[in-house]
Amino acid sequence: MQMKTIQPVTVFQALGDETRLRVVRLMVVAGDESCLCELVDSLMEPSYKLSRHLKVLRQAGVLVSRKEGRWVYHRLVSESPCLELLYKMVRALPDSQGVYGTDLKRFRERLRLREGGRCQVGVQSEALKDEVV
Amino acid sequence: MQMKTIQPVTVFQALGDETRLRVVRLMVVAGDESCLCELVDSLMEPSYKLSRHLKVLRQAGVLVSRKEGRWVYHRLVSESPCLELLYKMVRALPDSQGVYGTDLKRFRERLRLREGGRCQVGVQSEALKDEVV
DNA sequence: ATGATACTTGTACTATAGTGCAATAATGCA
DNA sequence: TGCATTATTGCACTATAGTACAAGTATCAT
Repeated sequence: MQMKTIQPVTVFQALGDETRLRVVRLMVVAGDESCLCELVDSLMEPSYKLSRHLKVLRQAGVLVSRKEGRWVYHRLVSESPCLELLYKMVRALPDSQGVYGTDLKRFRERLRLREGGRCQVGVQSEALKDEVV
Repeated sequence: MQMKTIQPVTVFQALGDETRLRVVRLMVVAGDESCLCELVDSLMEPSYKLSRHLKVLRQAGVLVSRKEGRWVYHRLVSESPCLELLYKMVRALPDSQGVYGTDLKRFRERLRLREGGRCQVGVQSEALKDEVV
């Protein structure tokens, strides 16, 4: 599932979306892996949307995903000098609207719900729970 | 014409195109400014196409343009720590297809046509000259 | 087995980006 | 002034990306 060589254009395209950049920034700064529901609660975006964006990041080789039970944990790929430089740049990006800061704050709070370092719950934000009525 | 704050997403979008990345890579590695016709001869792409791509890079705040007679010289913006990190990453990108290398080679040859450090001629590649018949 | 939970994806829709041709500035030279 | 040269842009066309809803898959608990 790993890419042989990174495709520079694809990587930049992957970062060229507000939602995806929020994900990458969050993971760069937090330095932790995350499952989908934690990202949903951190970014306050619907799961189907984030799931698609995570797929784009994965296909670009920026992210790898690991399934553990019902949860899928995502983390940044850190085996490439180029990507490391990219993350360094992402970490240095200004947070003019405070969005990245808010995402991080919510993420850190959400991490407190883990038990034994593992996520045990689903989406907490009422408005974003899949209303399977 | 300078941007107050850089818009991260816009910058990544600007780099997320093959042609524009070739331009940026060329300028990062060559470390020189360039006019449109020099870029046309280096990348072997039509001038109207490159002109549009240069505009995108300019609007993203990655590039500034300076008019001098009939020529317009373009150079990378280097007043931002973020952009410097980005250039460092671009410089480290693999050149798997050898495209960047070929662009650079042609660019260096093209620079020899300058006199007094200034471009004095237009597009040299016959196939790309605007056929104003 | 049944149902709940965590996540993914088929489909349809809309908006935007990239391209090529042709026309249009803008500048300098004879 | 007229014309060649350097560069930009209006327009039409096509392809692709992002979104939302709803349906689907995979896993676990009871």
